[in-house]
Amino acid sequence: MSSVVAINQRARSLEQKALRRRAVLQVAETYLLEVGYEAFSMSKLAKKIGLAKGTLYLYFQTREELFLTLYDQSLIRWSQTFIDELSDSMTSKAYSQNLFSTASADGTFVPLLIRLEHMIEHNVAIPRLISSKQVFINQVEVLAEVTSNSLRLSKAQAIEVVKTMGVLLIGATQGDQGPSLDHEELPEDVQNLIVSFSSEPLFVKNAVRIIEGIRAEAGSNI
Amino acid sequence: MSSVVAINQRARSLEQKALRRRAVLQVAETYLLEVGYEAFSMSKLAKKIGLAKGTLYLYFQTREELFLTLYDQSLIRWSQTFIDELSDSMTSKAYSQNLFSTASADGTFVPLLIRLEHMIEHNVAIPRLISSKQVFINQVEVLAEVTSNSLRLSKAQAIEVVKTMGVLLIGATQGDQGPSLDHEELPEDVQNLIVSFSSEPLFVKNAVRIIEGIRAEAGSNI
DNA sequence: CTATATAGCTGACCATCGGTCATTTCAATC
DNA sequence: GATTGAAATGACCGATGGTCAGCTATATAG
Repeated sequence: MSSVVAINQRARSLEQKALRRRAVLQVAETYLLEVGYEAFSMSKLAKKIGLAKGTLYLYFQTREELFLTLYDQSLIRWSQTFIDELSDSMTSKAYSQNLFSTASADGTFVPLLIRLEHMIEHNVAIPRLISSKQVFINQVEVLAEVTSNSLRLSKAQAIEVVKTMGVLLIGATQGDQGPSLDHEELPEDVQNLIVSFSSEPLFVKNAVRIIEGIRAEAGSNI
Repeated sequence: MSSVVAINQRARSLEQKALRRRAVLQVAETYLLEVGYEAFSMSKLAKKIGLAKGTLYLYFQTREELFLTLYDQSLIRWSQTFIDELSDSMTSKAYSQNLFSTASADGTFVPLLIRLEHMIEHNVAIPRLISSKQVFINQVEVLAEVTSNSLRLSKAQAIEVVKTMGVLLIGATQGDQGPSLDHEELPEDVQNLIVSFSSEPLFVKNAVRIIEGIRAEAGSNI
């Protein structure tokens, strides 16, 4: 009656199946970290786990549903670590730096976030998509609560901040997603361009501008 | 000696080859508009043009290089229409609305922009990538010039504005890229979420905050 | 006007992908 | 031990992007 499922044993009970599903996700996340989104293949994932490809599709309807699940997990995980680092009455700069560094530190969160809408959400069944959105709504709520304390903003303002930070994070980290040009010989102007799109300062500077903008918009919220 | 290349004729001169390349791009852009990035197939594009697939690869090294070329074109095209709509001494809101509406109106620009770094730039030869970056640098320069007049900002501030608008555009339009849920039965909270991420106001509000933030940062630019 | 050489063009071919499903096999129950 | 139902399998399918030896149109030479 053990709940452990050895790799060659079948998962029969609901509990064992949940366990196997989690094991798949765990290997998938490691593998994703290794090779990145584009090179991620279901066949290779199956081999890595020691299951047949078809078996993966018993646990996830599509490749994208697997990614969506990893995204939901990573959102919750990042959200928690971010909150843990927050304190009451922070400057908007410290808040933003915190947000950026915790998000970057999670190797799964940002890469999946930036592919969410135009890749992952296509090819996922609508009910699954809805449940993911509800996870998101819930996290916004949780984050807004602490943000409100941390930045001394009204709840409505804090919600606005949280939603906008997501948008900015997607835009600002875009530059980190290009091919590595570290050891390439680049003309000086291109070098300078890359430096000027360095994601951390880009995010922080604009996050501060936005937060202070929201703060300045006093009572009326339009 | 006509420079027209009928579809069953061979392009021999440099001029004819350039013409054929342009013809391929033109059909590709229409096709991209029809089916979107993910469904775009090189085989089907070849059929649409009336060429063999292999021939496409004489004109573009990879699928992504074709997309990069379309992106460069669309950036220049959008940039021009945006500039044409600008006037001296605009409010930051009018400026932002203008930027958003012209960018959205170009069906190619935004979809390629948001896929630039994590899809298109991979699988393109480095020298081609560099030339694309230089097109970008050039457009930033041109845009900064008119932005400086239009928003009454210093040149350095205008450059900052232009670069940041790109980042914000990527983030704000993300929500338009999800699957169409128009005719789906969605719970109220999810409905509200989608409305609250409506891209136009999301962009304009934050663009204004950022522009005013930059304006307020007086002389010192850090 | 014909022969030759060049190079634009072709499409069968390749590896690989995500996804399916008839079949096999294991383990809980009788 | 026999039965049975569901978990697991992997050959198979229709695609994809990309290649390349061979074909053929055409500019030029004789």
